[in-house]
Amino acid sequence: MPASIHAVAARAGVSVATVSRSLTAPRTVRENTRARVLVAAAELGYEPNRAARGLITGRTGNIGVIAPDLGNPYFHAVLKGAQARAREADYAVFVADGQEDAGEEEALIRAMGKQVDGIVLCSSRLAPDTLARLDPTPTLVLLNRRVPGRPSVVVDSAGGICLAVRHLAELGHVRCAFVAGPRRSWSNRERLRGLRACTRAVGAELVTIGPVAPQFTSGAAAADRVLETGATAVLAYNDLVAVGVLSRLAELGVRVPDELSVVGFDDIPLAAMVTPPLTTVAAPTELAGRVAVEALLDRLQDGAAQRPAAVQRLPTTLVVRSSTAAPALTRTTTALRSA
Amino acid sequence: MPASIHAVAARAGVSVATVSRSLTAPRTVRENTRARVLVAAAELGYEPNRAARGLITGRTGNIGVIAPDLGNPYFHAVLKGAQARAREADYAVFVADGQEDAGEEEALIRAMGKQVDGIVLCSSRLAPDTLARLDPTPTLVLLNRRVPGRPSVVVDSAGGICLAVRHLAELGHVRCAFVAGPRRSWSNRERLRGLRACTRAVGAELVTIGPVAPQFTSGAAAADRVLETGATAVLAYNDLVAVGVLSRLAELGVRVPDELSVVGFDDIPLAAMVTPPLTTVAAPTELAGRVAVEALLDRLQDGAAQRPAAVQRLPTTLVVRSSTAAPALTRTTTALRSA
DNA sequence: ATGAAAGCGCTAACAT
DNA sequence: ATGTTAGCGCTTTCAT
Repeated sequence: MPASIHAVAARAGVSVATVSRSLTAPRTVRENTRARVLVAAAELGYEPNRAARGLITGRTGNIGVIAPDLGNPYFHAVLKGAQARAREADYAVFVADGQEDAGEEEALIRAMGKQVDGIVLCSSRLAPDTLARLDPTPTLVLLNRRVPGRPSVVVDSAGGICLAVRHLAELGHVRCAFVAGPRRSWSNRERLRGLRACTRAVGAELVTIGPVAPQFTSGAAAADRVLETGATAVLAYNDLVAVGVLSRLAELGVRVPDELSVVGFDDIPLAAMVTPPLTTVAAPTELAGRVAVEALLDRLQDGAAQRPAAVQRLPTTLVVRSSTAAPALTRTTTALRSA
Repeated sequence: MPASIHAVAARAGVSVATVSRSLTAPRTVRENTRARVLVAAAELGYEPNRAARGLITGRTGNIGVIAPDLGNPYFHAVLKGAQARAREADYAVFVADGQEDAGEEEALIRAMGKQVDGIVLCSSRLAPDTLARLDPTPTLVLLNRRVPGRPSVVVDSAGGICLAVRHLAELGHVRCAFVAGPRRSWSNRERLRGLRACTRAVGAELVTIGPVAPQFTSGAAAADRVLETGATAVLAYNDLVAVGVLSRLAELGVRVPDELSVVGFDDIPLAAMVTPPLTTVAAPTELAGRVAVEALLDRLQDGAAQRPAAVQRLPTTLVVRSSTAAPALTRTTTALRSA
């Protein structure tokens, strides 16, 4: 039986109201009495009952994180960052798995909504208008998604992929393939946009394949089609797809990077574990989780509803490992011959 | 402003008590009135306020899952399974990250304890006696850990690794290396135990290396030492370590499985993504998460405290992929020569 | 600056 | 079978 506010009040020789104030509005109580209260609370190991507090304040002290698939490694770092930031602010974190399904996701938001003050919605599968007309409570922060009127934090996909294209161009690649992600994915559209602009700028050719599901198996299946394009380098929607490509290429005996350069996106831990280690665009994933929670916390302040919903764009960097190199001479020769 | 129980009562023309009973103890109310209440509730979109309910019942409707490291892939499937089962029972799931630190883990249990009815503690880093003397509330279920008096669910490590040893023996390996995990890990001790018994049974030699941290980099670092042992096959504490070994071997130009067979443990998704795909002992990870929550739910029933704390052992299977094969002729020749 | 008292929304005795 | 009522532990007026 944990100590209640009454026990603390009795021990400190004050009323319960004073105890409450000492904890939630320190300035409204005399330094001296507050100290007495704090001592009593500490001695009793008192912790305010959150349910009781929430009943009055209407706040739960919880936030939720919803991902389309808890099995996706991209999400793990996000969760880690979110969890860390939430804990600093003394918030607890609920997680749930939308199972890649818009209906389930919406149900989850409703169910979870009762028990949290706000939700970080990662790579939502919801349609824009559904997203736009969801209840104002709980407060929503979108990750890697932009919807008018909703605060969100996104990773600079277009800029990141441009870094990769320039890297490839410098190595001498003039024909690149892109294995596209889900058509309805905001991130995918951004990457494609960056890709088009940047390949044009460096004078390289771009051929796209897909869309495919953002998974290992999709990458493996796409590899053959990549080969058919005659591209000397391939960029994948994300690392999972890139690793799938890598795996299939190994099976086919196509050497990476000698015969084909491969670039991923995200820089999940897996990227460094495969052979050859993957060159990839690093998204600050854990930071993204932190920033999203930060934005949520900010949004939870009184009067935040007036302020416009901000969009925060996080920078990406290129991590060059061993899956990219200059195009093979044989390919170059072929190209010259056909010219 | 969501509808309260009073609104529902008014609309259905009954008292709040009847509404409460209709929802929590259907049999105690007449079929007819209950139907009226349910209709009224539905029309108002009424959902009981959990905080208010919890204030009385002393239950939160939440459960917690604590892992040593949210970044460890093993844990993701566990979380997924746990989350799914919890949702079925209308429980919400809190997650937290112990940061591989016993002190942090204990603090987390205390902090989280106030807001959940029970906690699934995954691969706890806590000392046995700390674990044994923790408060009875919240209810704890241990995953991959056994402590007297605490319910737990474990994976059959010893049996699983024995499957792997037999597989290796059948291929003709007579000298195997084991890259051991953390000395204080219960799973590691189990694997070692199974390994000793089983290598003896099949007449193979065993040389152990480590202990090492259960991570990719540790595996990479251990690879050189594995080579020195002259073993023709290596079993790793888990897949992460095995993949590290694989990576370093590729760097060294040692061909797998031709020159060295490699076996992992867990069968995380990564195992199927590397080249060559990893032969590994598959632990039913997602199931483990489900079963742990199941056990927790069971433990939460009234009167469960009387029943003895059960230990559930989940079976493991061997997944043969392409990282194992018969020892190379050259090695065999060497062995014969020295005989 | 502090205390008394009124609830927040709900469940569980206790009545009827 | 249903209604009345007393809190659960806390915050927040409103007094003092």
